[in-house]
Amino acid sequence: MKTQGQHFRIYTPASLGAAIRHYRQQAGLSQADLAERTGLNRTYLSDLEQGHETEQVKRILRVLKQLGVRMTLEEADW
Amino acid sequence: MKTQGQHFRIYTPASLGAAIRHYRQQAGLSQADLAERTGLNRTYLSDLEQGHETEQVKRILRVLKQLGVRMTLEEADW
DNA sequence: CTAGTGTGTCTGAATATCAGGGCAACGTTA
DNA sequence: TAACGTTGCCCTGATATTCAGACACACTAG
Repeated sequence: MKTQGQHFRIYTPASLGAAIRHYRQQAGLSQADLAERTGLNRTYLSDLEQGHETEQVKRILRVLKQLGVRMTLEEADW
Repeated sequence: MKTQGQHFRIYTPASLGAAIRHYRQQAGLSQADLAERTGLNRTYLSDLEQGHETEQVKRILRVLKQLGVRMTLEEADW
């Protein structure tokens, strides 16, 4: 029944964070909920959603950009 | 003139690495070339392509999986 | 054979990151 | 008002990661 969810193009840590926040809220989860489900720290998720500039993400995105590749996030509906 | 390149679904650090390697080779670049262009260390790229299990990438993929979101890489042809 | 290229891997030092605990601010609800 | 849920943010110690530089191996070209 294809809700045909939107998709996000990821260019920066900030857009990655915004997308994650979107999907988390869409799932009706709090940061604490998601932290528990993933075994991660809530502070980490907070930072992640805010696009807290992490070197690793920036590095990977830099590589992809250099290669002319774009990253996309979309609902999986496996 | 759509070369209609293939796309990659990223589930693990290994699949991310494989995709990056694919695009790098397609671009006709050596690891050293890409390292120079991105300002990164060649060793890092080597590890990245091999899917060297990095906690950070795994964490992010874990979050996305938990949210039912999939990551895709594809040629940008901006 | 020799030189050059591409890649994997090792080391140690320098950085970056994460978890855990806590607190403040805000909005909502009773 | 008080209680609660949610989120941003700070701190600290423990970990994970990245870098530089070097070396070995495989492969190819000359």
